[in-house]
Amino acid sequence: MVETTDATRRRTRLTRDAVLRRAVAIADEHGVEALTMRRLAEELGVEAMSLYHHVRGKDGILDGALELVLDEMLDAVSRLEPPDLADPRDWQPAVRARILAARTVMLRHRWTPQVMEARNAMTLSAARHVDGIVALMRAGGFSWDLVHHGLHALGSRVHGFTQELGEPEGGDAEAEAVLAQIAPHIPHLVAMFSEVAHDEPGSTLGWCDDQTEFEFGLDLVLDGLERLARQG
Amino acid sequence: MVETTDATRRRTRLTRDAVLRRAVAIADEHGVEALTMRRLAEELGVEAMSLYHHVRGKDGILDGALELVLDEMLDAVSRLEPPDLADPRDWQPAVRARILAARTVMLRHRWTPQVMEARNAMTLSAARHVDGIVALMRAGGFSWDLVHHGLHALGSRVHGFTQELGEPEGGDAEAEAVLAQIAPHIPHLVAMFSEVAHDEPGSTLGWCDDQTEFEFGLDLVLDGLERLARQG
DNA sequence: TGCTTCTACCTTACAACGTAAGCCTTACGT
DNA sequence: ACGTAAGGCTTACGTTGTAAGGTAGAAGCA
Repeated sequence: MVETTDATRRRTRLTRDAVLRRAVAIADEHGVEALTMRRLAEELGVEAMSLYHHVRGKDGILDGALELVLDEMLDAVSRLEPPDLADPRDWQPAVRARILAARTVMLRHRWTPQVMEARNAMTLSAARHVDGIVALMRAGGFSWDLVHHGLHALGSRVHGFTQELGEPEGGDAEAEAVLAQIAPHIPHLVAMFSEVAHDEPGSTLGWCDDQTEFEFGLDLVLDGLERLARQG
Repeated sequence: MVETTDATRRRTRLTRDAVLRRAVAIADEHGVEALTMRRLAEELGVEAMSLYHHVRGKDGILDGALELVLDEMLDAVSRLEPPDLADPRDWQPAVRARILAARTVMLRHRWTPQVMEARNAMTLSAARHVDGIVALMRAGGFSWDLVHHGLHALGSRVHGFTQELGEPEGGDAEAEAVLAQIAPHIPHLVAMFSEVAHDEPGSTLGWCDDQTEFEFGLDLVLDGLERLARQG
């Protein structure tokens, strides 16, 4: 019993940052519902209650994990080369680039929309990200009022996502049966499906390209704002 | 002990519909996190496990409650007087009216966004609602492709909501302290706040009118779609 | 009629969750 | 050297969803 030192000092000390990083990793890989105190502790080689020395509780972990993602977003956005803004219209591609950069981060952490809705966190990084967009809008000649409305119009798009319609997703057999059941009641949707589908190579259903659709909606909003900014 | 008949037959038989209605009521009044099997059962004067004879489980209750709300939405939309659509541009006010009608329903059940995101349900009523919007877009001269992109651009707005930014909400003292902390890092946002705020009568923070902002964003998207439809 | 089967309730029990309370060891300041 | 605090562990509790099985009465059938 002399080697206690070696046996007890089993790993490096736990830190708030390590806890949150692991939390993000778990949510990324197994979904946010798999993120439990016990599992998180276990993956860190520790008991659940030990986490409470570094974090306010489950809510604190959710907030902290979200904060990490938002930091990552701000970081990705900050790496973009600064726009020159010679023309007032240059605000638009600049904002577009920032939002798409934020989106690439969000795509690595698909649980963020869900969590952001449940707890509405106000983070420094998130605020700074929005602040940068506000600055660009101002440089584009927006009135403060238009900036304000514009932010609301963008909504969650500033963070790289939009509430997706629950369109049929995977080739679930049961879901397809349900669709067949209700198809008679939604003739226009069915027409759209059959019309747009056969342009694509793939299957009947998984034909919505998220990125394309996101950019389409984003540009629609940005174009509308640009028009309003120009006409005063 | 002869009056067993009267004492045992304590209420009308339980039904799936009654269960779901009560579920909606609880979520409306106390938030979706207060909706537990035991509480729901208790309010129905019954034991928790009895609910399983009428409903697939907690998930089934969530889905069912959501379905009830979506039915209500379709109902509200259907009550609108049908548009005449003399001019192709008439699609726009018609779609606008439908979406705002859906929104009034959603405002009575504020938990729906959260639940719709967690479980992405595909409901007949939801599909029919969207189907009606598709029909109007077609009447407005939309190509199928534009209809499709347009639906994605509208996103959750078709159901009367948008992912809200976590802007500072109630006059929470702690939140205000946090804001003061980070204010130096977000000069443009602070400027916007101070600029737009003093037009309003109320406090410094609660100055975003949800309905106004929702309609602004909605019209931005609709105007953009209208322009695209006209130019082919 | 009597027997069976089904339905809609109840009872009990369990595993998993977040977390309150408290103990034990280690490290460090004085 | 000793107090003290940090950071780990153990135990335990209340709440959650739900699996398993019991039971009384209605319904079907002989």
